[in-house]
Amino acid sequence: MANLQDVAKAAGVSKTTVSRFLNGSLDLPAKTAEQINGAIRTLNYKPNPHARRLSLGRTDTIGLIVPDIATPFFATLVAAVEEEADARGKALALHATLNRRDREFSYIDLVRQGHADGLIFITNHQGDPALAERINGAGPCVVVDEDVVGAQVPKLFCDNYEGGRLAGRHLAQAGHRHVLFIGGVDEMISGQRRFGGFTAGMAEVGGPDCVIERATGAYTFDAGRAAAREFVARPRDNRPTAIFASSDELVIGLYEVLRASGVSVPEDLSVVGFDDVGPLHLFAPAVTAVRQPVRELGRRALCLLLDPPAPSEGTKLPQEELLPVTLVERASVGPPARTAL
Amino acid sequence: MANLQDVAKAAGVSKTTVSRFLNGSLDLPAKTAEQINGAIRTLNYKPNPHARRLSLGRTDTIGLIVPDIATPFFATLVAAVEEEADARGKALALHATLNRRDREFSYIDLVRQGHADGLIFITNHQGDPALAERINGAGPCVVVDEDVVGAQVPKLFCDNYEGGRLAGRHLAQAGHRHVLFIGGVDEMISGQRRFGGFTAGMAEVGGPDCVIERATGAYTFDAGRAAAREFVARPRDNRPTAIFASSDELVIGLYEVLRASGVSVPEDLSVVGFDDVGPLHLFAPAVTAVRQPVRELGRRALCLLLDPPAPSEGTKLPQEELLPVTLVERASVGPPARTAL
DNA sequence: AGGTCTATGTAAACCAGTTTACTAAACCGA
DNA sequence: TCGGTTTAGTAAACTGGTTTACATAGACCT
Repeated sequence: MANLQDVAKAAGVSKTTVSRFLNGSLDLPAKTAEQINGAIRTLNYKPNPHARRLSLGRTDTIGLIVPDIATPFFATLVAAVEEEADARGKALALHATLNRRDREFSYIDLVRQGHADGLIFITNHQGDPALAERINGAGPCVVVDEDVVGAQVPKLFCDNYEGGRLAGRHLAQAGHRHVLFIGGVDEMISGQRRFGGFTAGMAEVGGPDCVIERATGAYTFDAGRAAAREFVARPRDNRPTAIFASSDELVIGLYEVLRASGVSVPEDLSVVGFDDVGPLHLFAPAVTAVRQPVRELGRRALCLLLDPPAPSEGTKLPQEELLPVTLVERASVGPPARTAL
Repeated sequence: MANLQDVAKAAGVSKTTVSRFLNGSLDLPAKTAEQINGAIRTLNYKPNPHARRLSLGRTDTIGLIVPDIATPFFATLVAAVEEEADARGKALALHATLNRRDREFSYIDLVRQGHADGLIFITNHQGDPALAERINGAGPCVVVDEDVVGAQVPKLFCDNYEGGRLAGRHLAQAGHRHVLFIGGVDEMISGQRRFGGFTAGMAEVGGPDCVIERATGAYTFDAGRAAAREFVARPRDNRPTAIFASSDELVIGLYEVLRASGVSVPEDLSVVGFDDVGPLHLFAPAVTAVRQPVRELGRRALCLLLDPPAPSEGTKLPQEELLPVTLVERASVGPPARTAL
């Protein structure tokens, strides 16, 4: 591979001249410029990125830390970040934590160790002061999708409260007064907010006497299955008439067990989902769900990282940004079943 | 950040000593070793990766080029590659081509430009001599999932022919003799092989008189929808009784339109899918499909790249490796419908 | 006593850029 | 023709590691 020196020699100038010319810190007469450009073309010169990074002290790489890449939600998010990164000439270093705290911790050091200029950090964990502290010492970072309480960095979420509220109002409007909320480990802010919005939405439409049960659990297939099995095991006259499953995975696990148990949706039970990234419209029946703007979440995350909002006076960090959600009505919600009391 | 020089000073030795000690090219007495380790700890020294890469002339990064990250198939593949890369201490530079030829071309240069040590290249395109040539000049590379004819590099596919054969035998065993194959642009080897295996499998079980139609098209939702609309538009007495849709996306597009058109599966029409990465078991009805070993594909791809098989005599490049597929039987295949002739 | 071997290290070159500080020559006005 | 300002560059230091080739001290041998 040709290097700067070779180009300089071929063009009959010094390597400083070539470097400064290429970086725009030196204007050259047309003749010299053409000599340099010619040399670059004939030698097929490409700057060595590592020499460049060593010299400049930056990496033009951003680290993207997600719990898992294979789930539709994160896959879509990663795709959106990659697209935006590519458009801005940044490379992407992708890392999956598989929700293991030790991996989260070690990947946070990516910036300090010089592997990346900034971090987009996504966790599925409950909050943890040690994690927040680590993030605060990590260098440029944004926290996306799930809050890390105490992290003093820009944060970007979808409007979980409003999403819960939309689901609550929708179920209450369909006549439900006894419902089950699945998901959201207590310490996960997204779950708290979805649940908070959900109870608020139910109350707005259904009045104060609604009964809202809650099955906490992570956003996993298994938690969905477990909640469904618990539901199925209950006596028919004491079941909720609708379930709000607060992630795609929960819906899928739930659907699996409901189908296997012969519970028909929406005749026996109404279901509302959350995320709406997977092909929920093809399930039987098509799932009514709150849709997260996942691609926008990814795009915006990179913007927040690269062009951090100026901390104007009056606003104090962490600045939190909420992206709007929408309710997509399909076929999994109907009026409450009459229980054979 | 502390650098080697700082560590050396703190330990009272030269930076050569520290470097060689850390890289194992110098044995030191316990006392000196402890001084160095102590200095590293107290200074929290981390080697600068760019200096390291510049000096060593390698990047410890591998480039992963996929058509799209957000689809379940590629997302799962990416996750598997990332996992294996992490286990081997390699970083991953992820790039999506969106099936655009110019992007494919420019990302192939990643190695030559020094951004990566090797490439895992995946395209959804039909073959193209120019692409093959570019790959041949690209440096270490493996081609995965879809063939690029003429590329002289290790190749890794799932056993598309056997997958098609399994689907063909299965449908023929269910009694079908007039079937439709969807997918596979002519120039895509995977489609050719799936189709070849499919016709062979049908013939093995159903004899030589089977009628096999083919709707070519890319592996997209839209191609699935288009094929389904064509199917629905045909007179009932001249329709195939089963469809083999050769990707998840095709199945999804197909199902969408079939459902909207009131065609019931498997009563009116049997369906077999391919890939089986998405939650096909929750569709209505659950889709019988040929399952690709996607994670294994990703893992193995990285192995082939980092530990290329020694070209033993007699075997000539490109060495092609096939991973086995399985048929997952669910509810979308039944006996052929009696057409109201 | 002199030679050799081993253990313990080191100086300096090298990777390929960027950047600071500087200069030689040309040009321009008075 | 002197002084000042552009123009068109450049030498050398710097980023932080790795590596080659060499040095020194002490032990051991004869």
